[in-house]
Amino acid sequence: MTRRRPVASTAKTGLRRRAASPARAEKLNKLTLGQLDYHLGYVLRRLQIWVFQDFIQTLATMKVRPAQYSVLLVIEANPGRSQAAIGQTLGIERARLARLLHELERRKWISRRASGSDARSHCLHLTADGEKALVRIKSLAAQHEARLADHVGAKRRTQLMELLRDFG
Amino acid sequence: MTRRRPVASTAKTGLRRRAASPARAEKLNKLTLGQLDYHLGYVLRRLQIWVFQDFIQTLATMKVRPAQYSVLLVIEANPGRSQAAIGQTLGIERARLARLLHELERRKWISRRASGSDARSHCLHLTADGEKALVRIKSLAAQHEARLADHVGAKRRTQLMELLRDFG
DNA sequence: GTAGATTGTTGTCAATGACAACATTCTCCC
DNA sequence: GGGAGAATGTTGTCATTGACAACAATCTAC
Repeated sequence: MTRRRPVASTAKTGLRRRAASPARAEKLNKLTLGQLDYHLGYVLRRLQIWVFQDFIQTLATMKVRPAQYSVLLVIEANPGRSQAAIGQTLGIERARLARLLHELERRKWISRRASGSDARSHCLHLTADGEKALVRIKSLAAQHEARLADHVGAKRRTQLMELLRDFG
Repeated sequence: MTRRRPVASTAKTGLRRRAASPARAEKLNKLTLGQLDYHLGYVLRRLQIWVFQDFIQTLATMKVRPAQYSVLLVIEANPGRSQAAIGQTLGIERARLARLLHELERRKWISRRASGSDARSHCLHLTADGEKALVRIKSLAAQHEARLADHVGAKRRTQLMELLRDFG
């Protein structure tokens, strides 16, 4: 459907919106959020989007996504565990984790050894390459975390961590 | 690629994992998050996922998604504004907002009137149906918010709101 | 030893975010 | 008055993500 709309009489009124120079427009168009900023979920999500975007951008050189990073850290902290255990810990669904690990294996950052105790499951480990890569990745992640602290304020960041860490 | 893996000697060791009764398994498989819970982004995201899932489930009867809800609230609080203004306020991209509004219009919850001052843009308003629906929607959203307060604790919820509201 | 659960894999679908292209219209500047 | 360039809304496409179903292999429980 193409746009067909009556021609507006442009000289109708003097209340025309102001000139839209690129910087000016942003300010003039700011609207009220209404009841939205009484919803914790909304403000939570806005910050979370900021965090993810900065994280993705910061780790773009290593081409590591947040989910991949979390998996690498959990494997490092719990070597030899199964996909089911990792997925359960991180809340990542089986199917998605299988594909995610396939990619990490393709990059030779992790290995899947056969488990001696359960022939269905794989034991996950970081490879030497994976450990080396993770050093650089952690360094970038630290840069991101510093930028985040700068964005929200160091004190506020600490308070948020304390409030959020231990109730899941 | 199908699975082909060496047959495991099942009697190899006594260290076999315990029986996996559905409740038991969840506890036994809990792993360490490693350095992950020093990342604000991670704990933030976990809570945000909880919030969204509860929201979506609570508003399933009205078939309203979080983004749709936010748009309805902002239109209510700022009637007659353009799509560009709404999108800018909520951080929703032009293309996505156009399709989202198309759906809300199909349900007769919003109307797009031609703007007298700018023939390119539409003035967005809630319809009578939209306002009626929004009453029910807000009631469900309040239920969700109460459940959220119960989940994180009323005091913690307040503290989080204060920390998150005013720095974007 | 069999019934039912678990593990990992693949396929598919819907929602989302991002980007490009486009017609229409506006603003700016000469 | 008349472009040049920007803004608005629309559509198309692509990649990512989450969710679910089906499947073979294997394990647990009885």
